[in-house]
Amino acid sequence: MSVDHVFIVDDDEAIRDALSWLFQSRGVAVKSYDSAEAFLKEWRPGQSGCLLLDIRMSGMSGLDLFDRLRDVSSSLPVIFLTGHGDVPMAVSALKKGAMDFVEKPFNDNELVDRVIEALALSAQRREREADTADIAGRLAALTARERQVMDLVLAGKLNKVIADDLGITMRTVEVHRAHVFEKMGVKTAVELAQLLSNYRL
Amino acid sequence: MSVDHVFIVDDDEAIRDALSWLFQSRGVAVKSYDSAEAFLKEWRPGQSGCLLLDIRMSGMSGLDLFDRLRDVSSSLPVIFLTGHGDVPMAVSALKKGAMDFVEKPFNDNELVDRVIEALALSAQRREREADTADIAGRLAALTARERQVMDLVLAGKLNKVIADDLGITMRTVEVHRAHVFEKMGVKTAVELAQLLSNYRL
DNA sequence: GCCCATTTGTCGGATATCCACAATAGCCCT
DNA sequence: AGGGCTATTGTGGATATCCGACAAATGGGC
Repeated sequence: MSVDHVFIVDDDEAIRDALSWLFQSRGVAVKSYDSAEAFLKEWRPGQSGCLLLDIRMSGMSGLDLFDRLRDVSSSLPVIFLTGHGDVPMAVSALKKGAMDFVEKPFNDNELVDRVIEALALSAQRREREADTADIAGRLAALTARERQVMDLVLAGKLNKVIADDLGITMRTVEVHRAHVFEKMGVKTAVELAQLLSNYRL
Repeated sequence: MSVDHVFIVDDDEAIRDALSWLFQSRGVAVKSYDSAEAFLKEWRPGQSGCLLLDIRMSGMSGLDLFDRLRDVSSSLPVIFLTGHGDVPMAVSALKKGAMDFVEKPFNDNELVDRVIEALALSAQRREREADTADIAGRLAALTARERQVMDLVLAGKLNKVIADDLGITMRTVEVHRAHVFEKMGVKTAVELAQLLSNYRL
C-alpha cells in the first residue's frame, strides 16, 4: 500500500531541507521538488497526500501550479507557504479551495498539525472518489434501456407506469429492473436509492 | 415578502454612509449599525441577507460578532471589511466560514458583486433550511415505533424481516409503515429515501 | 372517560418477484 | 456465412409482498 506523501515544492533548498527534516522526524514521508515543473513531471492524478507549495518561485508560480491542478480536477489538499504574501493573495487562494495559507516563518508544530489534517482529508477524499468511481463504473455497465428504467424506478414509479411511459410491456420492465439491480449490486429499489444518493453529487 | 438586506456594521459613520449610499444606489436595501452590540440587539436568526462587517471596532470586534453568529448557527453570509488586516487574520476568518475578506479601500463594483453573490447564497440557504426544517418537523411527528420501522424500511428490509427484528406481527409493521408514509407525505419507500437523502445531512 | 399509541386480526385486490420457455435483432469473431 | 453473445422483447403462471378498509384490544396520559 502506498504511503501518503507530503509533496514539498519550493525553489529554496534550505527550506526544502528544513521541511524534509521536520516531516521525516515526525514519521511523515516526504518528496521534494525544486520547481512546479519538476512536480508536474512526476505527479499523477489520483495520488493522495498533501502539497506544501511555495508561492514565489522562478518559472511557474505556486498559484499557477495550483490552478493547473484544479484544471485536472485534482483533489490534492494544498497548503501555501509564502514569505511575502498579502491579504488579497491569501483570500484568493483560500476561496479557490486551498486548505491553508501560511506565512514564513511558520510554527513547526502548527504546520505539522495542518499537514496531518490535510493527509486525513486527502485519504478521505480518495476513498470517497474510489466509491464514486465504483458506482460510476456500475452505472456505465447499464444499457441505455436499463438506465431509463432505473431513472423511472428512482422516481418512485410503479412498473406498470414505467411500462406505459416507455411504451413496452410490464414484463420487459421487470427484466430490465432485475438487470439493473443485479449490475448495481442491490436487492431492492430502496437500496439503490440510498446507494446513488450518497454518490451522485 | 421581506427583502434581503445588507447589514452594515461599522463604527465609522463615514464608512456607513458611503456604503449605504453605494448599495442604495444599486437598489439593494441597507440597514446600518454603529456597533456589533447594536446589530445583535435587532438581529433575529432566520433573517437572510448579507453582513458587511468591520473588524476593528470599539467594544465587540467583528471577529467576536462573527463567532457569536456561528454559535447561534446563523447561515448569514459574512463579508469582512478591514483597514489593517493581516494574512493570519484573513486566513482564520475564511477558514471559519466567512464569505470574503476585503481590505479598505475597496473597489465599489467588486464589493457590490460579492454582496449580490452573497445575497443569492443566503436566499438559497434560507430555502434549503426551510426545506430541512419542514422535513425535521415531519420526522418529529413520528412516534418512536414509527421511526424504528422507517429506519428499517430505509435499510431496504422487507416487512416480514422488520416484523422479525422488532418481534411484532407483519400486519403491525404495515400499519406503522403506512403511518410513516402518510406523515412524511410520500407514497412509496423510494420517494421516502429520496426525500431524506437530500436533507438528512 | 376520552384520546392516542401500539398492537393484532381478516379479507381482498393490486403489485412485485421469480422462473421457465422463447423469439428477434445486432454485434463480434472466426 | 455461420456461430456465439448480448440486448431487447414477449407469454404464462406461481408465489410473495404491499395496501386499504373495517374492526378491536391494551395501556398511558390528560
